[in-house]
Parts: sequence; structure tokens; C-alpha cells
Amino acid sequence: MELKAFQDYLSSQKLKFTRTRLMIFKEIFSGKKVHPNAYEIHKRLKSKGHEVSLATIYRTLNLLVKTGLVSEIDFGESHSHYEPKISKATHGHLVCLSCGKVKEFSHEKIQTIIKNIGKESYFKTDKFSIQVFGYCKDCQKK
Amino acid sequence: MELKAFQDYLSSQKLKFTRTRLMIFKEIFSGKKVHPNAYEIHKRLKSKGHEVSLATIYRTLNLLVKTGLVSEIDFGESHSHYEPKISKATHGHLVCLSCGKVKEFSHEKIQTIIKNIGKESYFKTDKFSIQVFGYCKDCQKK
DNA sequence: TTTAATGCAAACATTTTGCACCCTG
DNA sequence: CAGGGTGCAAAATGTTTGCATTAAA
Repeated sequence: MELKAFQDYLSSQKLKFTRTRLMIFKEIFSGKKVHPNAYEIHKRLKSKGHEVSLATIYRTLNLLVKTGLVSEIDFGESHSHYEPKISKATHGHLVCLSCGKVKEFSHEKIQTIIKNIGKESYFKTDKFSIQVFGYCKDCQKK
Repeated sequence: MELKAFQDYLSSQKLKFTRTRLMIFKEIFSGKKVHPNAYEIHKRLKSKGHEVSLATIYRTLNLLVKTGLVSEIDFGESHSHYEPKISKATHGHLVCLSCGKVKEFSHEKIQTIIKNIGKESYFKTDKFSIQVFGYCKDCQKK
């Protein structure tokens, strides 16, 4: 599982597996379908009585992104959000322009198409991100 | 053409069509396949002898985005890039992780697929963006 | 006990804003 | 000439970094 991979990465780099890193890791891999930003992680940990500085949260997030276990995503705001890269199938996000809610979707066909587009341009595709902006079911009513 | 649309928007909002706004507009719609950020626009204008403050550039960019004539795009950096929304066909970007070069691609099939994904979720799609990251032909050689 | 991790505050980078003065309509 | 536009500097945001202290291994 992912925690093991994180620990392995840390020891391979002679880095330390600390309580703080574990808490941040858990907060992202908590299973809830959320895409927290650094501040939200900070807030959630605080509400559980864990005072972790924002600086450390940013440092750990960068570490997790480097390991490849976490993706940094952009919802058109001025800050980044983070999500576990558990689902092997690449997925995109439906972002509601009214309430900000985010819903994931996945579609293998798109993945195939994009790989082919890359090939046509002699471009070696590493990863891709799709953000779809619009209005969710609830907000359309208003 | 787009300049007319910009002028119409300005007068409809009782805003003014100034020399500065025209220069910024031209810099984005210059026809070159570039996706400048605010600072690059500033630099390019300066090199032509036009001293425009960054604040004004940002204000004008926000205005152009609001009119719908310009799109704000994100290449995974800490700042936004801007491009004219001329091409009716939605397109994505191939962003080289090594040299930063950006190449556009378009694919109607993806557009159709995404519209359908929206429908399945009762999500009213407004716009979407696809960024593909990888390595361009030249950088693969290194 | 050695080396990395953390918190804090300061530094940074990008973008926005308040205000005095300037220019367009 | 009235009301919006602009430049400037300061503020606001989000993120990173230097350094002294703390804690893994």
C-alpha cells in the first residue's frame, strides 16, 4: 500500500519517517473524496489537536509529489490542491464554477486519444490533466 | 474581428478604449503562437518603448478574460498565461517539462466525449482545459 | 550522536488595491 | 469637464527558505 511506498522512499533517500509526515500523509489518504489544499490540511490537523506549521505541510506535500504518490492539481484558483494518485486510471475533474464542488470522472478513451496525439507530435507524454468547468446539478437550479 | 468586440464591450460598460488597452490587446492578439504571462507582456511592450505598469496589464487581462475574448491558462507554474480565444475548436496544450515549450493540439472527439461525461453527471459544461505534460522531440534526445 | 525535521519569521513571487493625477469621451 | 484609467507603492496571497531548536535513526 501507499504508506509503505512512502516509507521506502524516505529511507532510500536517508530521510526520516516522522510523526508529522505520517499525519499529513494520513490526512491526504484518508479515503474521503476531497482534494485539499495546504491550508485545509493545516486546518483539519489543527481541529484534531495537531499543530503543524504550514511550512512543514508545504515541505511534505512537495515531498509526496516528488515520490509520485500525490498529484498537485489546479482548479483555476490561486493555490494548488492535492490528491492521492491511487487510481491508476487517469481521471479528470468537473469543477463547479458556482459552489466550487469537485467531482471526478474517468475515461479511458481520452487517455488513448491523448497518447496518440502525443505520438503524432513526437511528444513523450508523461501525464495530463483535464479540468472541466461548469455548473453542477444543484447550482443549475438557482 | 476581436478588436471590435472588445471596443463594443467597453462602450457597453461605459468603459474607455485607451491607448494602453489597445497595446495590451495587440500584444496578445499579435498572431504569434505564444501564451504570454503578465510579465512577458510587460517586457515585450517595454522593448518597444511602451512603459506600461504591471498593475494595468493585470487589470486589462482581467477585463479581457471577463469579455470572453481571452483565456487564462495554467501550465503548472506559479503564474497564469493568456491566449486569445480565437480558435473555435477547443484545444489542449503539450507542455514540455524540460524546455517549457508549448504546442497546441485540437481534437473534436475529446470535446464530444467531455460533453457527454458532463451530461451523465447532470453537469452543465462551460469550458474545459487539457494540459499534457511530457518531453518534446528535441528534449528527448538529451 | 549525527543528521534531518520542524517552527518561526522573513523572504519571495504573483496579483490586487488605494490614491493622487491623467486622459478619454 | 466628469468619470474612468493609470502609475506608484503598499497590501494581499500563496509558497519557500534560513536558522536555531528538536527529534529520528
